[in-house]
Amino acid sequence: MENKLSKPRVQLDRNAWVSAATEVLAEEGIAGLRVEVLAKRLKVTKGSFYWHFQDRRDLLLAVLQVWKDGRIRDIVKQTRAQPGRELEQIYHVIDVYSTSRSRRGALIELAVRDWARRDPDAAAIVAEVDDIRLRCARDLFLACGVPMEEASSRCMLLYAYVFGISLMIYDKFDSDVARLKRDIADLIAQSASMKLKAATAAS
Amino acid sequence: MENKLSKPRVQLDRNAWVSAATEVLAEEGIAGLRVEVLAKRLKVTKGSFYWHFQDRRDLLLAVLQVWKDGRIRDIVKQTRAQPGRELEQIYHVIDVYSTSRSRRGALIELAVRDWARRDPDAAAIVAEVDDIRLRCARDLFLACGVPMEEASSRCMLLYAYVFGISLMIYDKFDSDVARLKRDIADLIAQSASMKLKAATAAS
DNA sequence: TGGAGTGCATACGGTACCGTATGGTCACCC
DNA sequence: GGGTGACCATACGGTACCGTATGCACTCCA
Repeated sequence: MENKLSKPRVQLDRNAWVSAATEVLAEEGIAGLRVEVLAKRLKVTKGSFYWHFQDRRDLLLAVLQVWKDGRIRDIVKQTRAQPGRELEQIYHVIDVYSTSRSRRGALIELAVRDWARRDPDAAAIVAEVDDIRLRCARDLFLACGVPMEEASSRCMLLYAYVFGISLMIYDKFDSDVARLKRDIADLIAQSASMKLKAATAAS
Repeated sequence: MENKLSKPRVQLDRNAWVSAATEVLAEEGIAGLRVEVLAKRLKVTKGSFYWHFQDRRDLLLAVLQVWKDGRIRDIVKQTRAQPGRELEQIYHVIDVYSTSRSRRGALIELAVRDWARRDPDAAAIVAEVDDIRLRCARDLFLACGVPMEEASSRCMLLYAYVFGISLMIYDKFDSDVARLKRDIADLIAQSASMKLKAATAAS
């Protein structure tokens, strides 16, 4: 039984590496995620790293896996609405991604997607996450009474917007960013097919 | 003179280096844009590079400048509409960015924006380009009779969408991507404030 | 108490870069 | 035809990595 106790300790160490790696990924991007840099940050040498991981790629795949699992967990949590409150939930999803509150999450998101442009493994993970996200968000629109095709369009627009806005630098453009984002959320969420519901929820 | 055939001596200038650098930037990102890699691609050694440029950063700033100038030229060209055809022009702008036709331009766009996340000089260029783009696009909406604040929201949504969509991997989600993109363009472009115009232009 | 395994340090060879120093090779022009 | 400058090759020192080999301390248990 002692053997069983010492085993989760190894797992925790791997997790510590993956956590630190995710942090570096957010700050420096995939290209800045180097073994020796990471080791220095954790105040060990790479001798430790190569004990826990076969090579750099082993770590990268672990980072991808953890990211994927976390995203999927978040998606189901954020798109599970109480019946009748689906529209509120749509606004909540937009808000969670597009506000600066989750700056760190957005940075990781961008880093992973940049990574996916040149790595098939990362691309496969992103494809999986995107598919789940889109389907969950579409279900929310469908529950609001929006027709299938429009629901598809709106949820696609939703996610393209939240990712795209984090790529832009628009400080000089408009002084009232809060109003801007609120209005954009309305454009994405409010369909003619659910005008009544929208009117009540927006006030 | 006997050398003329065997040695088609082509001399490189700064522009040749900047063009090749932009190509590498699109393919490999800013981190993959190395001096020696570039030299190998141009079939010279870095001795040539350091004759034309002071250092790597000198090249990078030149790439940024050329990119900025090209973008601004494109913006004014794409947002200059004949009076009364502004709505068509809005659809054209959406189309130019979001279709796979200009895949190369989108890749450069993403690479520059990824670069801008960690480099203040790149960030300043992106901020400048974004500001011009947003103002030009907003003018199009204003010319369509859309009120100021709604015009701001819609043009911001427009660009966030076109950049964001190029980050996503959505093959599995919907079989009719063409219809999807058309519907999304309608969501972005069509305001209640210009329903009449929209109805005539959409058909 | 002495093996056995765990977790990390140290040292090493190899690669891919950066930037400099220096030399060579043309073209061109008095 | 010798000088001058543009353009590029070669060679070098230095840094930052990767992955491997090996040693060292520490724990756990027979």
